[in-house]
Amino acid sequence: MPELPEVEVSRLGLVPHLCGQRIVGAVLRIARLRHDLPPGLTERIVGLRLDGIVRRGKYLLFDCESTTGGGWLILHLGMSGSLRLVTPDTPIRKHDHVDLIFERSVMRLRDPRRFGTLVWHEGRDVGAHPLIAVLGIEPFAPDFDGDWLYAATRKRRAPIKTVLMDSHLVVGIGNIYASESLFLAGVSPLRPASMLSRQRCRRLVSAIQTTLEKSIAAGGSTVRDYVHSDGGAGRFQLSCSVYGRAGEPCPRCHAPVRSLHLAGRNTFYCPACQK
DNA sequence: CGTTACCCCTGGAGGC
DNA sequence: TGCCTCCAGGGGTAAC
Repeated sequence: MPELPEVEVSRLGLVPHLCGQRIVGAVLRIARLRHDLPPGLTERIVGLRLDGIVRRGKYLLFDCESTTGGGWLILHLGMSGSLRLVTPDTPIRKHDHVDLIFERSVMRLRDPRRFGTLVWHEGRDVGAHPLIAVLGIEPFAPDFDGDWLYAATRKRRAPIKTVLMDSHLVVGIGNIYASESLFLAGVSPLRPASMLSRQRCRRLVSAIQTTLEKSIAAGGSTVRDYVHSDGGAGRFQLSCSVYGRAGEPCPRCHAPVRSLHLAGRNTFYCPACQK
């Protein structure tokens, strides 16, 4: 379900409701998601105050007094994870795996496919955690511009779409936004990354940032609903140009949108507009 | 080193 | 109605 915008929208929805509160309990209903849930996690985090929530790529990092003897909860929603704010008497549904109980709120993690992650990092430097240390540049980082992408792709012969989705290079661009950004930039997903000109790299970075910003803004307008509902509101794919639209007319030139598989992932593009 | 196939897991959609 | 196959917004690993 979540790409960077959904994760960011979740973060924006959680921050005003949770930050500043102390953790008073936790319920772990299964032993592991992608990784083992930390043994003894509840005992470790009870009493700690949530000082902030940071997004890094598609990870949410919960700052639990990390600068004064605490640490970080590292959360990834995988393909099917979602977070909701509930009350203590909200019925548990299937796949509701974890509750983090705060003084005045309960944050509930649901993840049917269990590709998500919840681990603990002791101490202040969460960037040193192996899951975080390997991550690439943030798409909104000041350094992430056309020149950066150009330099980073000179030896990459794989299709640009596959390269954009490599989180060791740049984080947060999932399968939907890769297709959407390439469409906006007029770049074929099949083009070998090393064959992009500097000019095209500039256009592509702008398109990535525009696409992500727009979708965060779209979700952001319904932040409260997003985190308080089943996650149905504020979903970006309502306004996709090409993703999921194989056979439909391209919104720019009306040629049929085509789909193909790249590195095992469904890819949508307009053969007429994207070169 | 870069790249791809495959795997983790459940549920929904569509064919028969 | 039921059973089957395929597909899904992520990412790690093994193997080429």
